[in-house]
Amino acid sequence: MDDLDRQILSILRRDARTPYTEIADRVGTSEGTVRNRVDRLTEEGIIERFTVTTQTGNVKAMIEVSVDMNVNTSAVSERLADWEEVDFVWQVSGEDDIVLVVDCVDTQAVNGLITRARELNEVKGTTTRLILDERLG
Amino acid sequence: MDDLDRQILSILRRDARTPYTEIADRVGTSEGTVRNRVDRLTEEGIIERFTVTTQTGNVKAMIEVSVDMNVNTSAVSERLADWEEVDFVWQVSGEDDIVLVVDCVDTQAVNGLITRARELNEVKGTTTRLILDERLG
DNA sequence: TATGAAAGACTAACTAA
DNA sequence: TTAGTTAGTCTTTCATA
Repeated sequence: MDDLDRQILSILRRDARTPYTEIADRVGTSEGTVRNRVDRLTEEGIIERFTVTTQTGNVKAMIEVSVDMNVNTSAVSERLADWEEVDFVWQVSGEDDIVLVVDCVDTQAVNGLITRARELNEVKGTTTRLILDERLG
Repeated sequence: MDDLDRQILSILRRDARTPYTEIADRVGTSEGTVRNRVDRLTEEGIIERFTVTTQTGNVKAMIEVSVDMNVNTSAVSERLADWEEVDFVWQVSGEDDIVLVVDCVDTQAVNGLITRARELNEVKGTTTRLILDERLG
């Protein structure tokens, strides 16, 4: 991870469709170098995924899920990540154990997810915050 | 936004580099239709951005920032979004007003961000949670 | 929806450090 | 041995009908 990698990543974060040739021009190297480095960054897992950020619905929310002690948090996370409408599942330090970031068509759909989460045996409770505005870094 | 749109988005979310021809095959339509729809979704703002998710450092964290009443939260958010290492800035409902999602090389760098946030006049306080594990939906 | 032209990405052979 | 370059080829995208 050197400065060239960081420059490439910063361009890809803004627009992952930027052609290698254009990235190469902007950072002052060749197309092949950019490609090799993107490949390497992907293999190393520094680039996790090429994706799209969406606003499919009108409501995004953070759902904080607290789980019982002695529960396999990773297993629960994995199941939650499979749910439609879930963008991220984070295991976090602090009071609650899991944070879901979701993107739903409406508040009712958010509510559906919360209900589903609460129905899991491992889940003690949830706290939800609506994301009123999002800015990408 | 119909079911075909949703299928296309779900493929792009997993891998935004999937060729239109392959998407077309998988959803049972033509390349041109996929292209037109992706264009439309992008114009409508449903696709916000083609991007990469990264793990540039070892530490991701959620920094919850509470701001003073009577503060222009949007203006603060905008400034925070410009900081290096910041992936998302959310204005949220609930107790704290802004949530930063950051990706840093180490805990010290996280700490640097927290310090910087606390130095802003508008900021009353912060709470930080380390993201110990992330799964993409 | 089909087709050809243009743009972009990939392969592989080569060079330099 | 590793990183970078380049030319040629193949794939994808895009515009047009």
